[in-house]
Amino acid sequence: MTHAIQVFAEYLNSKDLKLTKERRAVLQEIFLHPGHLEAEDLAHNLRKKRKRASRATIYRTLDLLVESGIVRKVDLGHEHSHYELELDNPHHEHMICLKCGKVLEFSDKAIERDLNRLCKRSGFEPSSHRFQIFGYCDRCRKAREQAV
Amino acid sequence: MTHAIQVFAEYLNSKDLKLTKERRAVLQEIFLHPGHLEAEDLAHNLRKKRKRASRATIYRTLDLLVESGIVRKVDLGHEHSHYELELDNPHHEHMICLKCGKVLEFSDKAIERDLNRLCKRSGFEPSSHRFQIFGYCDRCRKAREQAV
DNA sequence: CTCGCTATTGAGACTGAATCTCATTCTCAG
DNA sequence: CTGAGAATGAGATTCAGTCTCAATAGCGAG
Repeated sequence: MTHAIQVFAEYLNSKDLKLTKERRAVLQEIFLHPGHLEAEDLAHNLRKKRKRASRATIYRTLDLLVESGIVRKVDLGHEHSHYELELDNPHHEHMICLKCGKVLEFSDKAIERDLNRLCKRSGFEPSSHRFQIFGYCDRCRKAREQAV
Repeated sequence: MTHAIQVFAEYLNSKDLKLTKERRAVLQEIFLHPGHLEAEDLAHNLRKKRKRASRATIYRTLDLLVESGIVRKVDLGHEHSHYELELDNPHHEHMICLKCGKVLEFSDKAIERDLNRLCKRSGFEPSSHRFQIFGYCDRCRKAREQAV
């Protein structure tokens, strides 16, 4: 957390931007709820603590956090974006449970190798990728099997 | 095309729905522009031919086409959905050029195997997945390299 | 401390994709 | 031909996200 604030402060400074109380509050809130959170939740949580920040500010701050490499924007197949910490959290893919919404993270060297091989074959220069698997987590799968 | 209309008619029939001229026009238009099209383009193309269909009808028809397995809804990283033919077009992944928007399709047995192995390991039962690689296609990559 | 410059904020308007409402129109089996 | 249910289109609505702009805050210079 302290590290993140430092990184953020440095990034802002390098752009002649300021670490305001709103920006600090957003970052703090992200650390309090690790996992995959959405902008609207952030707004709601901050409001509960009397640390209001307008939607505009929250989205603007999230953009800054993404630019500074502290937070990653992820697509979990919903209509809106989710955000997860990027610091000390290497790139990975997601398995998303269609029943309970649980998100499992995974990463795999073999897949990365395949990806590079395929790109090379097509002369495509990859710069980012995302991979999502939708299905049923262990718990929900068992519940379904019992129901049958 | 004839095959697709037949499949669609059968699907509609099984649900006590009708193959109207609007629905037929949408399907026809999809065949005229193979590739990855968006709802708004469809509307625009139909309008040019005096075969107007309201947005509501287009979206409703696309849903029906997806349900009947004729069309597939795909995510190419834009804010809106794209659609591609599913008949005679097996599942595949997409490489999307960030410069020109070109979409390359690929599929790979090895990735599918890895996917299943990873799911098994987590007790996750996969039902669908998607994999997108963003980067630069051959042509745009070369243009970039020259520019440097 | 004051001035002045730039960055910041929040309220609310706006956008774009997609969905919904509902009155009107169409379809087709009987 | 008729009526019930399906289909349609115009426009309202939703929802995430962005933009505008007037008011405010922060800060260095004098």
